[in-house]
Amino acid sequence: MSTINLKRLAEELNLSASTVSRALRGSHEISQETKDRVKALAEKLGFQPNPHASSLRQSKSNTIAVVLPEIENNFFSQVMNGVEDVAQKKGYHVLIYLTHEAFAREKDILQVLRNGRVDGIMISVSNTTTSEEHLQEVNRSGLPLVFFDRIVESIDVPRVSTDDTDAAFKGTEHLVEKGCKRIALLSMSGLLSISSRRRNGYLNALKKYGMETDGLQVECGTDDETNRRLITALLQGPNPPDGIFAAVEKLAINTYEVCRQLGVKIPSQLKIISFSNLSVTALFDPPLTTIVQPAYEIGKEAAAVLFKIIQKKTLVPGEKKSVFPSHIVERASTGG
Amino acid sequence: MSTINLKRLAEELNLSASTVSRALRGSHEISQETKDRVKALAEKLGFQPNPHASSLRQSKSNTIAVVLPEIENNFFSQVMNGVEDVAQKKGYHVLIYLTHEAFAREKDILQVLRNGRVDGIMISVSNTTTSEEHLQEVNRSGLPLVFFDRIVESIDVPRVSTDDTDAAFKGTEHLVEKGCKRIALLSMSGLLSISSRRRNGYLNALKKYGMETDGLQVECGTDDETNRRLITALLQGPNPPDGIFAAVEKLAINTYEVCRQLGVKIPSQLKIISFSNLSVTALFDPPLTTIVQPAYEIGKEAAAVLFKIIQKKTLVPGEKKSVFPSHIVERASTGG
DNA sequence: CTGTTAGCGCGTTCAA
DNA sequence: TTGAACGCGCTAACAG
Repeated sequence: MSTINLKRLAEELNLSASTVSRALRGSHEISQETKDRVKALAEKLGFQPNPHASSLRQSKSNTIAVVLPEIENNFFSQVMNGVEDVAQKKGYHVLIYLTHEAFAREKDILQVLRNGRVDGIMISVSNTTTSEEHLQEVNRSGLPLVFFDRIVESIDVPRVSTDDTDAAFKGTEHLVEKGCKRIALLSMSGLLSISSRRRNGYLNALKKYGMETDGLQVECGTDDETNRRLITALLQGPNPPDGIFAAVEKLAINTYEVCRQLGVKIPSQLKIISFSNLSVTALFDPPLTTIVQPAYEIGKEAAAVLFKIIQKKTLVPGEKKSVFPSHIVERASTGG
Repeated sequence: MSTINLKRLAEELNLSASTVSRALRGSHEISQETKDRVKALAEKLGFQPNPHASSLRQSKSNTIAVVLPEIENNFFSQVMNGVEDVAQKKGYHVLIYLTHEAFAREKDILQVLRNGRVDGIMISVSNTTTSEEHLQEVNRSGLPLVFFDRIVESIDVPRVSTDDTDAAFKGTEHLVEKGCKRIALLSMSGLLSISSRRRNGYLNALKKYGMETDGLQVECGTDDETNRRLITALLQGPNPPDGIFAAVEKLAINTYEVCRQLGVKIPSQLKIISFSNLSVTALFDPPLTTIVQPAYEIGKEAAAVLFKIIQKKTLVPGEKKSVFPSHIVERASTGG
């Protein structure tokens, strides 16, 4: 850490610390000449005000926290990218916290953050989160909070998400249009609203086309081995599906693995569509049809909204609840 | 931010602030009874000491910075994962900064970090970094610094990397063993030591087997379109390669795209191996043989070394320069 | 074992 | 236009 501070800078210049402080912050009550002199020396010595002193004095950290389930997932890393871009432009710093989908960890993290370390929090909740008390407490404390992607419906906080119900509907419909008669849903177990929204989209579509769903909804978990067993059972059952709608990328991958093992041909025997932000799905065998979420934009928007709240600007209604459209990238896995 | 502080807590308990502070930090000079009483109330009120005041007083932020070229890359997100795990266990916070491979941004970030905001920095340098002055300055300032993956050889700072030369040698040799006679190298342009180490491994292997390299070394850049043109030219040239060694994942992907477009068959006409930490390369058409770096371990080790330096523990020689082995995952892209 | 005092470095009074 | 004094909240040195 640089041992140079305001006081030393002031001594060098034969000025008081307060004058130097004001000059550096561009105060209008300092003569241009002094400002120039101060800034020149500060630049020369590479002076940077001590952020802790500054934060303490101003009750403002210039830092935000991003709380994520995981980072080894293209969706979340794209979000981080968007967040970091906006933050860097605003001169903000970004703390990253990973919950690894563990409720206890999420609680701990939010607890620790309720002390002025950050000016605001962005969170995508873990899929094992069963209570919202920890989130309510943050909210009650007045610390700006924004949800993205995995939102908690019942908490009145700005949220940035995608049109999951609609996208799932269209994705399922896409399979119908491609001739599927029995479409299965692979989803992650848990209470996430995002899961139920995607399920609803799937159910709505099947209802519209009068198609069956019995025995076609499979709840998966975090363990690949277990998931592959479940999918194997589904495909080897008495009445197997001819189409699969995977609510998350991971499950499409498990499906590909199972199909390869069982010798099930995609798309002739089974068509697959999945939510995924992985661009290399284009190189899969066969290329995977995906529903792509605008992750980078979600990160940017969530950060932008958070900064607006931090700066106490009033949000327009669209910013309290912004919904970005996903889009389908059609590839061979749902081809003729 | 919680409006409750040490002083208020002390008043409630009829104790002095310093006693409360000591009690909360488990000082041995406080009676067990007082400790219990203090901790109970602190817990009840959800008291968290103000981190800025604490950091200011102790000249210690309990925060580290990770500076990365990008996060939308499995290697770096796995590293982040490792770092975050270690940091969370140590009670440290992690700031993330992305350079997007821009030298100017890297300089700015390091400049801003030289003021006590963090207790240490981990960095993987950008591929456009042409000077080391900004890194030397950090190092001279005494702020703990650790390089990972993309290291700067000439700066005497602990580093965590992989056996790139050796891995590239083995990767190239793998192509030779699979029958390739003309092996091309696709690498990223720039001054990164990691690039030259991988190139050296390639060259050593070809030398060992007395194979030609003329016209087979292609320097690529960040633009996919340009890279595909370069690769197309290589494959359509008078004397095309029958094997490709891609120094980074991105270039293997560009190669797959070009091969698909040109109708070049992998592996019969062209075999490919690439550095990559993307597990879904197993689902590529054909599955891609990869050289996998232990990214998570690199992140953990780099963080662990950084914490050791921060705590002024002396490093054993192996920690000043730790080298992790990569391993080849053989798949169909280099198959018979 | 506990309290008093002082100061980390800054930004903001209030005074000149 | 500038300076002196104060306090943000915490912890460490120094009493007792």
